[in-house]
Amino acid sequence: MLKPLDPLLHSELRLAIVSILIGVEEADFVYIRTETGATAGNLSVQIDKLQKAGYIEVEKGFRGKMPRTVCRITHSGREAFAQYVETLKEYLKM
Amino acid sequence: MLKPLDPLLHSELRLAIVSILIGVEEADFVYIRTETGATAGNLSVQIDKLQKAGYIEVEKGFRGKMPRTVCRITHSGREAFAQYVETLKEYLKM
DNA sequence: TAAACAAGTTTATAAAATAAACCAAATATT
DNA sequence: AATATTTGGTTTATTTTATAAACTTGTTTA
Repeated sequence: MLKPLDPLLHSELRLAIVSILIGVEEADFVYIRTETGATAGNLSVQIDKLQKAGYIEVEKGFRGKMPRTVCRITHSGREAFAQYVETLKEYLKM
Repeated sequence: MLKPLDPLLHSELRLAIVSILIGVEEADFVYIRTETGATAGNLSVQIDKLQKAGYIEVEKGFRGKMPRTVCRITHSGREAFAQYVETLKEYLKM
């Protein structure tokens, strides 16, 4: 019997966000937006969900005078991602 | 920029169905149901979607006197699955 | 100084997933 | 022999989720 997939990660945009953050020290809203091609609204919502789940850390500050939202993956997020990949491998027969 | 994931396959239950069918000649409704743990209603709906997309073939007949729904993956379904796996690998950094 | 732009957030809408209710036929129960 | 239960589903309703549209706040630029 296949294990359930973490619903928080099994979402195209949220998975893309985490996937980006896994590879870098940190990334800001604008960068993630251009990398994913998401609308600002959708991205804002999904970042919120990941943060509330404790998968990412979000720091809202300013770069000069413009607002800047920086995201980082957390330890818990990294673990959840690793677990998600393991589970998914069974679905993908890998 | 990450490619979009086939929304038909990027669904836990539909992915599970296709994953099962990839490995076997054919499988019936009851088997898929016990393997996935899905409710009959949900399974019925998702099988329908996969069939309408041409990813699977569905044959409704009888085994003895009881109805029996047999599913098989199609060539197109196999291709879509392979493509989905390739795309997903980029998200999973593999 | 008003128009356009940047970086988001909030709210509304569309689409999905899921569950609940239902159906028809078969088998088991009293 | 009637009735209850189970099997194998489908249909419809509800909930959840994803997405987009509209709005906000402050900033440049014309």
